[in-house]
Amino acid sequence: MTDTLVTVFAALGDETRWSILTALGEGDASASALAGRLPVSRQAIAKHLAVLHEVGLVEPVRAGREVRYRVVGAELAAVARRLEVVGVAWDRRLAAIKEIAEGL
Amino acid sequence: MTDTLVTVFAALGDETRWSILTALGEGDASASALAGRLPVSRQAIAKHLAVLHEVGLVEPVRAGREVRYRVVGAELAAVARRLEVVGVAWDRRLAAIKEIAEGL
DNA sequence: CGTCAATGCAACTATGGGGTTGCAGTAAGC
DNA sequence: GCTTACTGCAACCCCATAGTTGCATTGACG
Repeated sequence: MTDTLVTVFAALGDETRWSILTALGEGDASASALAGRLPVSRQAIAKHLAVLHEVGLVEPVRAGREVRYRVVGAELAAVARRLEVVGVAWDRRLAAIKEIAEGL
Repeated sequence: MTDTLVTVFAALGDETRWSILTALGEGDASASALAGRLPVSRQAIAKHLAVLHEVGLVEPVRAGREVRYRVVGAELAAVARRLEVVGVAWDRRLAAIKEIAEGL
């Protein structure tokens, strides 16, 4: 269960990839276009896009000779939901311990 | 805004750290105790705990001569909420584009 | 006080991955 | 058809970091 989750987090744990994601958040773009406004080479961006695509955070769309990428917000929301479940479970355990400690 | 978020994801993007977090999810434990049931050395776990502590996912509690760690579910939930906001925003943009494309 | 078990600190290794450059392939447009 | 611009692949560099071992330190407890 958590194996895909970890890879998604690993994908999100990089500044450059967040730059790419937020840039795509303002509109679809190709690797070359992104290379124009980010301080890294096109190939570096292409690698990042491949990583993001593998975890489902981004989707390639062929448009003629260029490949535009679209950000997939639904995937982020899904991850968020799974995260919240885990976090709440941990806090519930803490709350339970607290009650026991207070002799309730 | 996203700078802390990225570091949290970087912290979560590691299998061993997830093992530690899930182990702590079942009950507080010290670095030595965790080293007992995980296939890595105590020092490696200590480093991971330091990382997790820096991003607020875990909290040290001195208990005599040992230091037990408690997982902080609230932090995870907070991250989840921030994530969901971003994801929903991206999807709203997509929905808006779709409406425009459909000439609505 | 002496022993034992736990933590903390430091040096070291090595693998992964972010970044680069270079070149080949491929599709638009004149 | 030729040129141009974008993508794809491959080899390479380098730094961050996950992991190790070794030793010093500190607090419990008989």
